[in-house]
Amino acid sequence: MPAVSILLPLPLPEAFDYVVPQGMALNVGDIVEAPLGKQTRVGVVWAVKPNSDGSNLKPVISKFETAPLSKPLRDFVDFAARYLVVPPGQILAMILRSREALGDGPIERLALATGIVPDKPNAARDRVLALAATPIARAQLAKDAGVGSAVVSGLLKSGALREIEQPVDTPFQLPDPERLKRPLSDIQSAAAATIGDALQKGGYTPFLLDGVTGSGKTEVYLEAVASALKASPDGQILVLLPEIALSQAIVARFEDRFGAPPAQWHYEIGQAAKRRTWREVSHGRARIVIGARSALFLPFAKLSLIIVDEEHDGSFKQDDGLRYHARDMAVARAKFEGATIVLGSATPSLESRINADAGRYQTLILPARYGVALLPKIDLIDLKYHPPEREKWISPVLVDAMVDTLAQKEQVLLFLNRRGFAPVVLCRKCGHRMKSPDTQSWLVEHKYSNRLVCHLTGFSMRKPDICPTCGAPDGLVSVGPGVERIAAEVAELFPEARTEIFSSDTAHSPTALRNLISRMERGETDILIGTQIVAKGHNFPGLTLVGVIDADLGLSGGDPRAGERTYQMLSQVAGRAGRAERPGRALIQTHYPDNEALQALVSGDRDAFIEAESQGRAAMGAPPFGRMAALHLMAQTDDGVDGAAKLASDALFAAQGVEVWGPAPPPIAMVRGWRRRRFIVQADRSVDLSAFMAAWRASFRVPASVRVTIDIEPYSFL
DNA sequence: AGCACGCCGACT
DNA sequence: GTCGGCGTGCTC
Repeated sequence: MPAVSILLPLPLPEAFDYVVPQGMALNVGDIVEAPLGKQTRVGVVWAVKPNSDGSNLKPVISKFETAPLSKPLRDFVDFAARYLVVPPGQILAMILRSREALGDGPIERLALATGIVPDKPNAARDRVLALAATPIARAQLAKDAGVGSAVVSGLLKSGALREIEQPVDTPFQLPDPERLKRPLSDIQSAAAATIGDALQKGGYTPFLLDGVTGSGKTEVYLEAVASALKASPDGQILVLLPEIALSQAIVARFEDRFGAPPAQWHYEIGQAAKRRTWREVSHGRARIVIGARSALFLPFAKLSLIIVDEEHDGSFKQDDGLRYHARDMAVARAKFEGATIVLGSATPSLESRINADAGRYQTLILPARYGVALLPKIDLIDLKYHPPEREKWISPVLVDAMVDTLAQKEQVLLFLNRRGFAPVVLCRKCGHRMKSPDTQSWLVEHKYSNRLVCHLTGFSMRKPDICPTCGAPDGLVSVGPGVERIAAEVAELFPEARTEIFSSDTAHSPTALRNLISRMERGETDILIGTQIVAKGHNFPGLTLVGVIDADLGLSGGDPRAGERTYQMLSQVAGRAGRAERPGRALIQTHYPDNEALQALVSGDRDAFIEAESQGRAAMGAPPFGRMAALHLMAQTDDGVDGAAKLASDALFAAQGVEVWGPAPPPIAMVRGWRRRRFIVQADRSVDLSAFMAAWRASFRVPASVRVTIDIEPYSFL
């Protein structure tokens, strides 16, 4: 009797073998049910072993009549498991997330006119039969025709209507590549045509689409998608976006362009919609899918094009559960699928740039269109020479600029990437700092709610009147600025100005966000004080001055991408100022005016920054010039985590081109009672770092109470 | 991931 | 004397 290896969506080390029961034909990729201990689980046939004995194995229970997982997808699962150093079943679990998509799914019964004329025709019956020319639900039919359900039942009985069964999950409308074409610029057309050629030829072809804001990247995406639709009658297209919440506008543009809404995949669409998308994708019937990073794991029947928009965006890196970078995984998947992939960004990541420079990606550049705002004039304010007053944060130079701008009836944006009033509350008598009980991170004071808040866990408490350590009354002082404190300072300086705070605290709901933005757009706000949420994509026509309160946040620490992130954030924020007809200005307060990222901002020379940043990282062997990985340990007690760290440390072995740092407690040393320790591993590009991490992980055993996770190419160093 | 087995504390 | 806590190990 033949046997099969079945991969189960569980963290098991390998696929398990089962015997194929008489009369069941199984192929690689088939989705089946198999017994595991006392339970039955859904799994996927990973290998067929026709010559195996199999008599000592349990039998497969059943086979689902759904589309099998394609070979490129199975290869991708094996690759991702090996690369991310997780059991393959954990990757499969990502793919089988929508279990209800398997099997037959819900069915609804519809009535349809058969053409048989009833014995006693009348007006009511005629109306019903006319409406039932196309299939329609019985209740709906009676309601629409304005008759009781008895009329419908009668017609069904007489044979004038018949019942048909249809899956509730209706197919997605087919997109029409010829609908609503818009004229493109020559450069846009050329870029789209280059991508179109690659699609026509087929095979893995990666592109980096480097286009500044306003250069019309989306039009190029749309034409590339149109090319993909035309190049292959069954090819599917995946569009990955970083923040789906911000992208309903993009979904609408796809619908306009192709006359059909694309399939969507993200956590907000709900179970039923997910089931429908999963099923339609697996049968190859959903042609265009727009989704967040996890859409990468959808079971496409034939994927011909992947677009990763805003490829530099950090939210593509998932940091809980399975740790993966959706952009990097998308490139890998495109390789296995033999698909074209377009990584698009106004500020491409250094990773992608280096890949492009090395010839691994083909670069397409979209320059700014005529009349579209360029970066405003940017100047630094050296806080050493122009310090604010004591307990104040806005330099006199910035205050003067604000006065001028407000006098012109124009708007000001002050940027500070810190929520709340003050980032630290400490006792001036004993030095005690108010810390979060879970994370030991500082509690941030929020004046409006008069509470101390942990920004990591959401823990909050009333601000105590006396110091909890020494009991000194009035000893607690607020140190450092948050947006609320800047707002207070602005209110003192400009009592007449209409001022608003834009942070996740004030834009807590979509409506609140919408209102805030439209007040700013209509010029009903004079001074907007915002955290990084202002950096994303809003255009305010009356905004001509951007002030950055503290450019130095995030310029230190062990994060190799800190400089790049700061540069990107500041250039995005600065880019909010000014339009073509009204030039804008950005003033950046800093203690480090010589910093290369800041200098590059001032000179407007993006390439100079890239060059300096590349050299710096190359010298350090940091990504993308070297490889990096982290090994995290978590336990409920200090002894537990330190003991595990010792075990891991003792098991370490020397390897050519590999350096290991640690164990050390990360900046957030405790999360909800879990003590954390971390090793950082740096390796030459030539090293198979995944293999090293897997070998290391296999060489020590820790108690089950300790959690060990491996992060390949970590992005977060908290 | 579930689920059972197993060895130590407070209950009818 | 049991019921049940969750630490450890196994599932083809």
